[in-house]
Amino acid sequence: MSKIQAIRGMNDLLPDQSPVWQYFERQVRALMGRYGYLEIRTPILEQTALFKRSIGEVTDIVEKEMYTFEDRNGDSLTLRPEGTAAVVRAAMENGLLHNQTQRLWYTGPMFRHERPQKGRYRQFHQVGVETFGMDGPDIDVETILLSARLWQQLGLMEHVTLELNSLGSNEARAAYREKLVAYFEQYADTLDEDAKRRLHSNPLRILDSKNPDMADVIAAAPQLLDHLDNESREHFDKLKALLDAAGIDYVVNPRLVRGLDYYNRTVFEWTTTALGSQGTVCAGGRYDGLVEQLGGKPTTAVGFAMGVERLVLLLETLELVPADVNHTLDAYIMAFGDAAEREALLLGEQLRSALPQLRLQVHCGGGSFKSQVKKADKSGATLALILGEDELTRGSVGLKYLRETRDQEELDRSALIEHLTSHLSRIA
RNA sequence: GUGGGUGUAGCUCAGUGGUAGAGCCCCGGAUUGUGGCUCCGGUGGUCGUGGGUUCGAUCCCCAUCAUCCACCCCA
Repeated sequence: MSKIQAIRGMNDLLPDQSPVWQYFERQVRALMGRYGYLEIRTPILEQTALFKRSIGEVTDIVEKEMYTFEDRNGDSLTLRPEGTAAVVRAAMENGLLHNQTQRLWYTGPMFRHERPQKGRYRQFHQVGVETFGMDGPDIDVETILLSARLWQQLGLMEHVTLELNSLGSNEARAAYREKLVAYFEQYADTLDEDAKRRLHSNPLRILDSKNPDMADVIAAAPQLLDHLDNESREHFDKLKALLDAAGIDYVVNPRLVRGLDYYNRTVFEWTTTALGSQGTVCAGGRYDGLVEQLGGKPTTAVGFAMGVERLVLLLETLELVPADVNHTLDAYIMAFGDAAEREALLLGEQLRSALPQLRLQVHCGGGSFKSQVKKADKSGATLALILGEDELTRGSVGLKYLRETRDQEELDRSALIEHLTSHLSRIA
């Protein structure tokens, strides 16, 4: 019989990894609270049409990366490949966008059928922020400041770079697009296969090409930033001025284009050179047309998403994970013999009731005294509580200090809680 | 989707055309109820899977799956 294994590109988060993730998630949660952003949770499955309409029919994500299938009713469903579309759908559907502004955040798994590699998986996790109803550059800057504060908290600030661009209005971009296509058509013979394919589907992406043979043609191509409409130009200038005032360094990258169709005006990416080819760690921008495109009233919006796997990987690569994220134990109860094992379980419950902050594990499964001491040591506990036949008859508990040179003690059970309380405050 | 690398013990990896080893981990002992260090012993493998070549394949060939890296794309 063949082994059943996990789906390709979908990973188990194992116990030795979960403390880092929890550390990251704690930081994110606290951060969102400090900026007054509220969490929203949406289903992992949506109607396929939602993503086709929002992300764009001719994007790679929709064309070849979605997990789409029919349910038992014959409806076409899709595992969400990103978070924004679902948040917009949920916000519209529940009236969150009616004459009000929103600052929302979310986290959860996303699904894209790509070839897995470092920092890229078929099930991956994002933390994202979406804001609605605010059209000035101030909210663009706020989301950037929020992400920057996260990097600061995590110690990543000096390892990431903010890249910035403006896509202008849809009209200005359409005009520019025509100009660009016309330009590239002049050099059709120098375009590679990818570029030819994109020439009419997504010509802006050609600017992103790493093909050195096209470098000259691309460098001389008309620039999007030279074709912005006046309002977008002004928006972008104010945005940069605000970032300057806030002391946030950035690089204007005129070739920065998002892979999703719904963006306009501001787009940005936080990138790192420490992760190989998956250098984008957080990306987003403004998407003023999306709500309307999905059937809502015109509502401006700006948001971003970050890749949790990539950030965790970055923290580990740069050795920025605090040593104390591994949640260990304060105490470990050893028990020797049937009667003591029974007592140990009960004592454990008693102590947890009396001392909610106590992290305590009761040994289960028997074993020699020696092996239990070994387990106590490995558990990371600072204190071993010993319940053997001797202690049982005397109504006492043995105390063995595992992390300090201090003689073993025997304590009356009635004095245990008080002793543990002082032990905890001493260790902390 | 394309290209390349790698699949041998729970983990990290040696190895040979005659069906396998180390270190770590785990278990036991030296130390009748006392961990970390040391020493001794032990458990554990359909050598990814399927086919082919061969007297014989873990090793050679093909396929397949998985994994890693890069392209592409993206968070």
